[in-house]
Amino acid sequence: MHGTPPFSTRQRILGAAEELFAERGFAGASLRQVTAAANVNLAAVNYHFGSKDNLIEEVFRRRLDELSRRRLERLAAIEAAGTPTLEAVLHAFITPALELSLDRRGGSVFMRVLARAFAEHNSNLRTFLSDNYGYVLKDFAAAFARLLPQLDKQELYWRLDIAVGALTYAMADFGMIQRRTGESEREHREQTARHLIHFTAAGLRA
Amino acid sequence: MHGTPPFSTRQRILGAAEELFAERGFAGASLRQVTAAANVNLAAVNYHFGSKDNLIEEVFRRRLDELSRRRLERLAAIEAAGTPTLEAVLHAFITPALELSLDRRGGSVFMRVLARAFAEHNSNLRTFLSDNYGYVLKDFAAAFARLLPQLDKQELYWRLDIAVGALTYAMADFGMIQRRTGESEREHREQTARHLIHFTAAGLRA
DNA sequence: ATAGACTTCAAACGATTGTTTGAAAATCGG
DNA sequence: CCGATTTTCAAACAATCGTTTGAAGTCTAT
Repeated sequence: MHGTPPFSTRQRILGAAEELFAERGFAGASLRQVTAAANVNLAAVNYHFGSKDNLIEEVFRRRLDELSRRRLERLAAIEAAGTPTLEAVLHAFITPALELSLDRRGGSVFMRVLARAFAEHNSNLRTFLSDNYGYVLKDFAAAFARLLPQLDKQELYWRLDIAVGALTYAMADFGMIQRRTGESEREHREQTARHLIHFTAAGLRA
Repeated sequence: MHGTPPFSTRQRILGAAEELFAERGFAGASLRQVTAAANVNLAAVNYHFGSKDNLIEEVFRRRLDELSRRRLERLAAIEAAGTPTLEAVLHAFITPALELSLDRRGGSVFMRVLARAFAEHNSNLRTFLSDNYGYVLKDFAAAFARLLPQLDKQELYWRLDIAVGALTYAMADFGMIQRRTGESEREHREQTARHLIHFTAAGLRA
């Protein structure tokens, strides 16, 4: 009667969890809500992921592996091309996130989930992210250091910290600015990226 | 035997709720954890506040009423003094939050709670904040508009949106920068404010 | 001192939480 | 086709959730 669903149980759980975590938070979204949205049995979460905490980590892993790869690819391309600018490096960092949020196969809300991870003071989650994806920020920090040699280490870290905040907040769509009527999702995201790069580059250079 | 506690049941609930909401989120902190930390009976929350949702709103109201008042006071003082600068207006916005987070009578974690409110896509909470405290942002936006006449409305709103993100993120201490050993909490907060003003002013002017 | 209002308390309410169980169903390799 | 493995399922687990109850305690004002 019914054909095989286009996505595996695992994938559907991850997709539903991502959306509900973005909307209601990690504690706010229950496994029953997740499995209902994914159209799978409640026990499937513990069968495939072991626990809710593991599911949360897997939601991050699924997106961040590729996101990190793409960011570093673009960064390497810029460095290889010769003359990197602040704007180009920021572009390398932001564009993969922008593409992810436009991906039709889901991912449009993942940046919101990521921003929630910052809001959670949860140290387990933070060390998980830092241990597994900290090297990306490290590489970008090195690139910025080369472009801003007049700043000492302390000063650079302060500015990067603030820049990450601005990027996180804006990419998660936490702000008050709404998509204008008649403006496509893509256009809106590109506007966000454009303003973000302009603002952040000025702040880093100041 | 025991003396009267220095704070009323109401105040102790608000204080404990503030800390636990900052640490675990609104859904993550239970009323049993809150009342245990406040050393009051479980039923006291519903007696004094009616419901958990009302408690959450009251946690905001307690701080935001005074925070908003102080921000607008400082803004008015700057405008009255004659020649406002971008840095001065940012200072007027940030300093009251800085003072709040240094207040010995609690409040040191309220900015984290406030940042959580942004992460919550919860529309009830957002309309509550917008309805009750939106006029503060409106007044500041007008001040910025006067200082940045070369920017059209669209462009200004984009930049203010990004600026609010940077401020929210940094004042909530979401970043990776930790207080240095030997540095007092006050010194750390003042450093944060100083870098924040410098960065944001440049981004707004860019 | 006593009536009346306000506050606190232990206990319980039904609902929901993450997780586990063991059997049914589906899938796969030979 | 069959035995073995993997996956799904309904049901139940103890624990915790926000909220309500009615009695006990505390306070104030006459």
